[in-house]
Amino acid sequence: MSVTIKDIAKQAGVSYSTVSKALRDSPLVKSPTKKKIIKIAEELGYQPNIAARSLVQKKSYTIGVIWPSVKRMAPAVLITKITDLLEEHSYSTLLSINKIDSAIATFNRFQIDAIVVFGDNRGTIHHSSFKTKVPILYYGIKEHTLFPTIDVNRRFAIKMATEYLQRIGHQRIAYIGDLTDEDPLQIEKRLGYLEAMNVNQTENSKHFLVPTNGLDIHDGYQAAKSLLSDKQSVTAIISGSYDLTRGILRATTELGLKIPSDLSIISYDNITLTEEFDVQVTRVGVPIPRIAQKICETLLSIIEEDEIENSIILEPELSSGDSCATIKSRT
Amino acid sequence: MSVTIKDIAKQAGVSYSTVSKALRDSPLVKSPTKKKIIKIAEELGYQPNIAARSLVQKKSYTIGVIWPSVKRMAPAVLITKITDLLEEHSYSTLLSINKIDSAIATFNRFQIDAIVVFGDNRGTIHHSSFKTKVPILYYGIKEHTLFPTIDVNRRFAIKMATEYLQRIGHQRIAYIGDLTDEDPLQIEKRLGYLEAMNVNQTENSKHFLVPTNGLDIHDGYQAAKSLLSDKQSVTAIISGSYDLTRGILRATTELGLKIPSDLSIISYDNITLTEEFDVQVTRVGVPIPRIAQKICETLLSIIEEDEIENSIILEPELSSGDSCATIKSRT
DNA sequence: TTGAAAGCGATACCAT
DNA sequence: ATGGTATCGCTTTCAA
Repeated sequence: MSVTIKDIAKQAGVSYSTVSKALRDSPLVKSPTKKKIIKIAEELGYQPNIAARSLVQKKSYTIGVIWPSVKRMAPAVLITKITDLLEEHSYSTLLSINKIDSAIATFNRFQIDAIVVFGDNRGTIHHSSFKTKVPILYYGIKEHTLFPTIDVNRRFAIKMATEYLQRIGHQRIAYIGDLTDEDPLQIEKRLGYLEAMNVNQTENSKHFLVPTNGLDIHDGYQAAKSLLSDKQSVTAIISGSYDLTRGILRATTELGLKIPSDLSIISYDNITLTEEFDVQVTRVGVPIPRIAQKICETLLSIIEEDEIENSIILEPELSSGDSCATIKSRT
Repeated sequence: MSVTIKDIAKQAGVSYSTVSKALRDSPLVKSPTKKKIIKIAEELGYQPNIAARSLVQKKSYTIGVIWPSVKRMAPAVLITKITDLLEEHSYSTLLSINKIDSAIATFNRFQIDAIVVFGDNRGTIHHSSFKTKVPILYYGIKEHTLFPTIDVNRRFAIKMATEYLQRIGHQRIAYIGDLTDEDPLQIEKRLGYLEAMNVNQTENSKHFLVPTNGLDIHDGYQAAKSLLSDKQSVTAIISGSYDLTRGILRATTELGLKIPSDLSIISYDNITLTEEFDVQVTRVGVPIPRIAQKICETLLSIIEEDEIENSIILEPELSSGDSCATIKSRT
């Protein structure tokens, strides 16, 4: 049997309602009393019972994160960040990797205050799944008008990268990425590339869309290998993901290419990982901390029942790095 | 405001204690009454309030899974499986990817019934972290005598694979895997290989320990590429992980090697994924369903306060596949 | 400033 | 077979 406020009250010689107030740092309790109570609570290893609290408050101070597509580890970093931020606002985070329906059911029973869904982006989610009164925030491409969505502007990210390379003199720019039409995320990125290439068309410019079989390191390696052994050499590569970039770099190393003197590289990732490349690669995308920050803010607003925008798009930025050189520095 | 048993009671014209019984399918309620109540509950979209229930029962029917090392997606499949099995026993599962200490703190406040920790296997966990009365089950290499552990016998798995290859005539058998001394899991596997190779030593046999830089597909690809282009060719390869195997197969395809006529392959994985190889690869390890099953059983026993073994080691098995051939079939 | 008491939603025991 | 009621741990009025 664990320690309750009554045990503390007995020890401290006060009523248990005083203990409750003291522990919640209420101004209605005198400082010395408060201190005494907090000390005893610590000694006894008191842990508040969330069940009891949420029963009376009708709030659990907990938000649920649904992440059904664990396969891609991309969001892991983001989720960790979100957890940290919410903790600063004294909210707990619960995670579920179940299907959305069953996850929502579980969360419902725990009287969760709000839910964040990490969109799957392949295949649709049935509207019927979202039978709940708990507010939901969706992270991913907007598919429903039912609840607010946060997403990042992938198309503009890649466009931005392409235009940057053009600005520093590149004309033969390749895009390495998943070119199948299954994943809307990947389609967006490709479109960003094409838009920039078509607008700033010159006689020398040509599209180099290099397809991969997936988004693994090895896919980037193979794509780069085949692209770079081709005679019509490119002067710059835009990579569709962090992992692809890692593969591309392995390929360039193997081929003895120097970055950025032989080849410029920009990597897409709003999913920066701690691991380091050999060179500090120039990246484009929305930084994780900003996404996390926005998600938390929105979440808290939703809980407070403030008005929030129904669709929030975060705009990317180009990070500094040393994997890009102006075309003049080359022959 | 959500629906409570009192609302149902009013609608049905019975007392709310009867509703409670009916909803829990108690034999103390007559069938027609029960049916009526259940029907009304459904119509009203009743969701039981876990907080209230666990408050009185001192049980939450929820188990917490701590998985701090999200980086490796290996356990994802296992966790999903465990979740499913527990659901069959009407237990919910909550997941945390936070550090163990903070995860335990959260779980504690939710009055969770038991915790499973997925061991990190790199670096130690501080004993002090485990300040909790909630029973803990540890999955990974045993480091503590404080709480029960479940693990798989990796060493014997690889030994088994090696001996099998020897039995069907192979002498030049390579092991491709992470050969650094950081990860105890990987060390175990290597030892299994060495044990078998040393015991069944012949004049022709020789160790082929091929190191990789990690456990990604590309690592397997590179290792296989360098091994197989060597003149002292091997007749069989044992792969240290599923992803390595995928890379090895890409390498053999590229080199035009036929499996199993040119080369036999056995892959270690207790982490079988749904994705298919080109060939049906022979695998060794403890099948995921068996691990999940054992973890759930043990968990439920712990909750029932039954006596359980302090250390459970699951023994591997060799799956059938068509990536191995006897050495006689080759020149 | 502190204490007493009501009540959150569900369960379980004791009466009918 | 059904109803009444105490109870779980805590927050929150309302009194003192």
